[in-house]
Amino acid sequence: MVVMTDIYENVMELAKRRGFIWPAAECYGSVAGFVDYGPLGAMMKRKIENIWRDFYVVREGYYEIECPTIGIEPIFVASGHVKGFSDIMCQCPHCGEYLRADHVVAAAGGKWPGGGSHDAIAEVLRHVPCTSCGTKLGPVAVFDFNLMFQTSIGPGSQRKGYLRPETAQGMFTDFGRLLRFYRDKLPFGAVQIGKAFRNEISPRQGMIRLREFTQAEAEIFVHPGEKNHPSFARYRGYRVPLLSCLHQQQGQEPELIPMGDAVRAGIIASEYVAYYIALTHDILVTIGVDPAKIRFRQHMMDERAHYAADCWDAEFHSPRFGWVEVVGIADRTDYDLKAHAAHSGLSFTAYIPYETPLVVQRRRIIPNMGRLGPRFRNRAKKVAEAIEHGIPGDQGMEITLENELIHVPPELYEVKDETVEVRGEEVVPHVIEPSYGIDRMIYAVLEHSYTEEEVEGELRRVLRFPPWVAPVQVAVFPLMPRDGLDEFAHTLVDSLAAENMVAEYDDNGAIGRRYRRQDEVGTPYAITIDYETKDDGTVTIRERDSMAQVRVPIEKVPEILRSLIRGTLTFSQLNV
RNA sequence: GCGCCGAUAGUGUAGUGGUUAUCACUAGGCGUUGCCAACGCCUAAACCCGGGUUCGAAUCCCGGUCGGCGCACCA
Repeated sequence: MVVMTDIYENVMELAKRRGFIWPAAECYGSVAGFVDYGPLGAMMKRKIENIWRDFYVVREGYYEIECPTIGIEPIFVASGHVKGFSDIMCQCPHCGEYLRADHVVAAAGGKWPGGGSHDAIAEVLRHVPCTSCGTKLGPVAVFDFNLMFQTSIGPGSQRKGYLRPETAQGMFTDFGRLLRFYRDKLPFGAVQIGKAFRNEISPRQGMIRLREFTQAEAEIFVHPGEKNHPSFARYRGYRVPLLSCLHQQQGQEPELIPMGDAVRAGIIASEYVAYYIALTHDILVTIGVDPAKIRFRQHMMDERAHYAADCWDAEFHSPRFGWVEVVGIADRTDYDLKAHAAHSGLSFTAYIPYETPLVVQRRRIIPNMGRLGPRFRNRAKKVAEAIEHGIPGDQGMEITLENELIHVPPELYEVKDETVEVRGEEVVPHVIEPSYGIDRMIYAVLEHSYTEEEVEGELRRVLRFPPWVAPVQVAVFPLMPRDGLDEFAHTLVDSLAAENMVAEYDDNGAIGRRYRRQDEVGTPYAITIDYETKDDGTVTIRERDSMAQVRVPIEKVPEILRSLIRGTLTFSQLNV
């Protein structure tokens, strides 16, 4: 094994050179936080997204929706992003450093005028020192910095819009429609894969922190009292490296725990959260993230959003960046739906019928408006409301209205005792949210797939992608570009393409060089047409990882490759 | 965003205030080659952008952009 000096640089150099990832708009000098996916990168991204769809849409049955990337202001006022995503900042007039105003005040031991005006904040700031250069700030400009990109909709800036900072809000705002689509039954889920945007102050670390990135998010709406997943059995015994709050407090290493045990021991809050932790692990391993470099870290209470009942991050390990978050799995409770209900004035509830209707004795007090009106005039309505909630006695009832005690005689209302059947209740569902950063997943796969080894004194670089992730599935080489071998090769490429496989023809240079070119972009199999093909119609299939070869009849190649790429056949099985 | 450092073919690099900017790999073409970056010949390909100093700037200076590191930021 060759020593890899800096895997990040080697991987990114390869990714750039071979058409996976490019800096965006390079001819104009690029902008930090934006990348282009080149031909192979875009292909690979689609494959990873489709694997994600296989898990969430095909298997879980959570349909995919697609909402605009521009959202109007009320959405993000309700979601809290307009407030919570913005920081009040100031710039030190002495050293030019941009500072978070609240941090500066806190560092000086001052009192933060939370909710105060910018002027009030500036007044506090002028007496405290800069956290960067230590000079007393003096008069300083205070401004909001919002991580959301802002735009205006229509001419004349009539309506403020934001580029969505997450795809999740679409599933929340569509809740009512989705509920009807799923025929008013909990649980149900909806997913979305799409772009999200955050105007990071200083994005670095290549693909790890982007200003425009792709998210895959699922929102699963469940009954607040029923957080057992109907298919939990699938993952009950599935073991995942968990780093709980307790593990972190005690400085322990992650521990492989079966999901069933983790829920029973209370490490994970519910079966739902555990189920998606396991499913996430399943997805990450399927796309080619090294299972030895994955862990699930529970958010500590102080880093958790106040409404989150539980929250776990899937992290992968990179020698360059350490542990990097790729997926967040949270029980967001009813926070989002309640917020949208409050701001929109609509109801975000599901009606849950009881198995057996409840028979309830109910006493209703009906004010007699015909008598209340003339007696209380403009206060009649308020008196009526108070009566409805009052306690009637033999001599009428006492109510308090604007600090005034009022006696209401019994003839002003009627008391009705009735028996009612309550058939169900309106509940605000809780939301289980697994949220994936597709770009980070792609980086993890690139880095974990990348290997360098020495073969006969030469450096061999291989991207050991799983066959179902590789952008090119198979390469076809005529041993010599003549004698009809090239004809055989072209025909084979066509029949592979007819089977929906991306097959690349190459007759340029020595055969070994061609194998190496494909190794470098992770093509799992290569077919070579040689002179034996002309005699007996067989070709060789060469496996990327072992470099071993097996001879098979040419007409069986498409079928064999299909099985190899699906994973229903292994290369070693071909030997027998 | 601040500070320090850097930027030369697709990649990795050498080098200089003054002729045609070095080398290797890669890539393309031709020949050769009967399965793992072989060989020969040929070809293509670069001084990050803008301004300044200068007779002359890719080289020196200033600003910007991008990248690295440290700080700050990172729902």
